[in-house]
Parts: sequence; structure tokens; C-alpha cells
Amino acid sequence: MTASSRAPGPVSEPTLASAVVDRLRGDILHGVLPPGEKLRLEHLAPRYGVGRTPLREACCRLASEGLVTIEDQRGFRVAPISRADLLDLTRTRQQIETLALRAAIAQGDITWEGEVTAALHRLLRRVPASGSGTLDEAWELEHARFHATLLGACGSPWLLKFHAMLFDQTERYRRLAQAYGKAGRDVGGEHTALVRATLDRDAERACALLTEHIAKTTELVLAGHPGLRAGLPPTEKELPTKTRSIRKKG
Amino acid sequence: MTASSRAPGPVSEPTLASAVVDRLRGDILHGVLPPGEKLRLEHLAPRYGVGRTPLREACCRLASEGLVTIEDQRGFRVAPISRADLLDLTRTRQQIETLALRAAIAQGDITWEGEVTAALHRLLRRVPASGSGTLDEAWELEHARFHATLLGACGSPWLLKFHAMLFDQTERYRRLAQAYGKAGRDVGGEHTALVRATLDRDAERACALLTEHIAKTTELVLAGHPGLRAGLPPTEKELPTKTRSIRKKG
DNA sequence: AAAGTGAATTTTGTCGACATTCCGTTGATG
DNA sequence: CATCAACGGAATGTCGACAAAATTCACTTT
Repeated sequence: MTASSRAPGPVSEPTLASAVVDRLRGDILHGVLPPGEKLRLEHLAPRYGVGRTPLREACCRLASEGLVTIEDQRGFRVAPISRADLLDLTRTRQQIETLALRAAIAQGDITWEGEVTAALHRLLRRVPASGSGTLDEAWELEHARFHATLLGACGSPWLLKFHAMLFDQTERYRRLAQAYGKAGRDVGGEHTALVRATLDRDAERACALLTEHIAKTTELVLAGHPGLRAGLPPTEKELPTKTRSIRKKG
Repeated sequence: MTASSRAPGPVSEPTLASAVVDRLRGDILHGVLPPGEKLRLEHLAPRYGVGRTPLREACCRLASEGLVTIEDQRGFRVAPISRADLLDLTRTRQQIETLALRAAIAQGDITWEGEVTAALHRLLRRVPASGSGTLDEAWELEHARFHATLLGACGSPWLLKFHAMLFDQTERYRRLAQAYGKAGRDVGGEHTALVRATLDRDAERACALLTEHIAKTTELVLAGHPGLRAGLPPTEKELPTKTRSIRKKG
């Protein structure tokens, strides 16, 4: 899903049943499996129509991406979210994507310019009926493709891989912002301005716009979710036993 | 092994039999399992004294780290090395570690300064009997710890995670450089100068030294292994069928 | 009534076995 | 003699089952 689909991974077309990885990633990114949730393989197996072995494999792969945490002898768990993580994520994205964008602007050719323009067009055309509240899956996909395309000409597979990881991570928070509403934000305008500066080869301005673009989402998330202000994970129902005897029975 | 041992992973003390991950990573990093080598689980299982299930899990985790590639229906393979990858790795390391070092210099406290000094001391003390040719395992470990400590105060788990990944990747190439010999290189002096600039809070100088430090290793590898100049993977014995008869099946 | 202790249930980690797929070789054919 | 097709061996991916660990529930004790 999203950015990772374009990551420099193997080109395995005939995917094994561990295409579960993509479905699992999607469910985590979309909040179907909320942060901190315990991943009980036996319960998830029927949900995805596979055995536990492929599920375990999928969890392991996602663990190295940072979407799943492994606790030995205690199974898997959706990686928790926190204010500190969001802030780190934001700043790291700003730094790394800025690096990539600068390189892309310096090295990108005409073909790349065309791809960026096309990606922007698709992104802008995709918003028609999107109200607020529910998130538009198709828009998310185009959004991920746009950012991947924008940085695509940087020439560094490693930077692109890191971008994909960070972008996926951010998607979990971004979803919270969308649930809160895109109130008073001109996302289309931000992307358009970013493309304009990029095609003008104005690296300084483009990087500034990108930095601001990334910051805006974070601000929106923090504004709409006071829980993140205290650094508390929003879902506590499945977290490691805190004080025990407080919550006897549900 | 090496940098990943300090990565922000879970603190799993009682490790499951997938401590095989560390052994596998070590063998890949040290060239016991050369780049491009096919990882036949049945043959590796007795080698590590475990079944295939833990091995498969280990391979999956290492895959997301970039040390192993997955080809669906075709198993695992040690990630190949190439000139292009080395160059990308080098430049990305320079960029990311520079970012982290700048932040560490800006935010590091006295405790951190002490840790850096201690890490340098251990690193310098570790080289006594190391001739050339064979690589010193203990030195490698101290080397990894030194660089991790140096950047440790940057305050960004994500940057540190990326550093760990890139550092491990580089270790495979670094080994080639050591096999070629550390001829005419004062590694100790480089690290000492780096620490001096860091403790002086001279970010510009420190980053310049770090960039140069990273570049030197790459130059040495390229000088000693002409094979990498053409971008050819050094081991071809286990690579995917090259020309064959053009694949009959469509 | 609350805390500590013990057993039962759930869950995890691992192993062996089977179906499917891929690779290398042999044999047939133009 | 080279090319193609089919066969056999090997390896991979997946499933169910067993042992060990952890968590939960219930009971006893103070």
C-alpha cells in the first residue's frame, strides 16, 4: 500500500500468500488495527484467509519497517504512536525529503518533470467528492505516488526507501488529521506551489514549501488529538498490563 | 551484531531461537555468506542448529533491513553488492550521519561527551595486534559502538535507525577494504580528530571530517576491487541464470 | 475486603509433513 | 548439431500438531 509499493523491493509479480504483508500494512495504516493492538495470529488468520505461518512472516517483515513491534515470547503488536514519535517523524521527514528533493531538482530530467506534472494532475483531479471525515483511499494512493514521484529523480534508492518508510509511518497519523477534518487547509494549493517551485528548479523555495507542507499535517494532528500532547497512546485497551487489578473484567 | 545491536528495537532479553537473526547478520556482514549467495534453508538449518521456521523468520527480518532479498517462490538470497550501491550508500551515509552529527553536537550534554570520549578510548586501545588482512572482530564492534555513540545524542530514533542500517550495509564493503589492507591510512587519527571537533562543538569541521572519513573507506574499496568498477557482482556462481535459453515458459 | 498464590486456558514458538513450483538434465526432433 | 520439450530431483511455501511460556481466573489466606 501507498509508498511502500514503490519501494526498491523485489519485483515479485506472482506474489506468495505473503501478499498478506500489503493487506496487513494497509489495515495498520488505515487504523483498522489501531496502534498498540495485540496481533493474535490465531484470530487474524481467518480474517485474512491464510494460516499462521504467512501471517508470522508478514509481521516479521513489517517489524523491520517499524509498523510492528516484536516482544519475544509475547508475540507481535502494532507499533504504538506517541507525540514524541510524531515529532521525530516530522523532523526526520523534513530533513530526508529535503535532501532527496534537492537532489531530484538538480538531476531530474524532462521525463521526470512530466511525471511530476502528471502525478499532480491526478492528485488534483481525485478530490471531487471527498467531503470531510471519511478518508479517500484513492486520494491517499495518489498522494503517496505524487510524493514518491517528486523525489524519484534523486537517484538514491536508499533515500527513497527511507522516504517510503517514513511516509507510511506518517500515514497513521495523517489519518487522525483527516478524521479531524481538513479544515482551513488548501492541500491542493500546497502541492501545486510545490510543483511550481520544483519545475522552476528553485530548490530553496521548493524545500521550504515541502518542509511547511509536512509541518502542517503534524500541527493538524496535534491540534485535533490532545491525547498525543501528553504522549499517551490513544488506545489503552490492549496495552501491556498496567496496574492489573484495576481492570478486572470487561 | 554491530550497529543494529544498538538500534531502537525491543529490549528482548530472553531471546527466542530467532537470535539466529544476529548470527545470520554477522555471517552476512563478515562475508561468510557472500553477496548474491542463495540461502537454502535446508542447508542452513543444521548450520545454526535450528529448524527452518526460525531461519525463515530471520531471513524475513533481514530482508527489510536490506541485507537479504526475497524472490517469491524462489527463496532468499544475500543482497548483492555493486558499485552503484556502494556509491549510493556512501553519499546517503554522508548526508544522514551529517544530519545526526549536527543535531548531536547541538544537543549533546556532558554525559554524552564522556561516552564519546570513552568510546574513542576503547576504539584506540583495541588496535594493538591487528596486522593487515584479517579483520578484527572486536575492533569492528568498538568501531560500530563509537559511531553509534557519536550520533547517539541527536535525539532522533529514526535517524539512528537509518544510521544503523546503512552502517551494517557498509560493513560488507568495509570488509573488502580491510582485506585489501589499511595501507597508508591513519584511522585512529581520523577518529581522534573527529572527536576533537565534536567536543569543540565545531559542527562544520566535524561534519567535514565525518564526510571525509566515510569517503576514504569507499575509495579504498574501489581501489582494491576493480570488479566493483564495472558494477558487476563479484560472485556469479549463484546468481540468477544469466543467459540460458531465454526461458521457455511464457 | 484486599492481596498473594495456585491452576486452567490461551497463546506463542517450533517441528515435521505435504502440495506446488522451480531448476537441471535427458531425450527427441528438425 | 542445435533447439525444444518433457522428465526427475530439489527446494520452497503452507498447513496442522506439540511443547513451553505467559496471561487470566479462581481460590485461599490474613
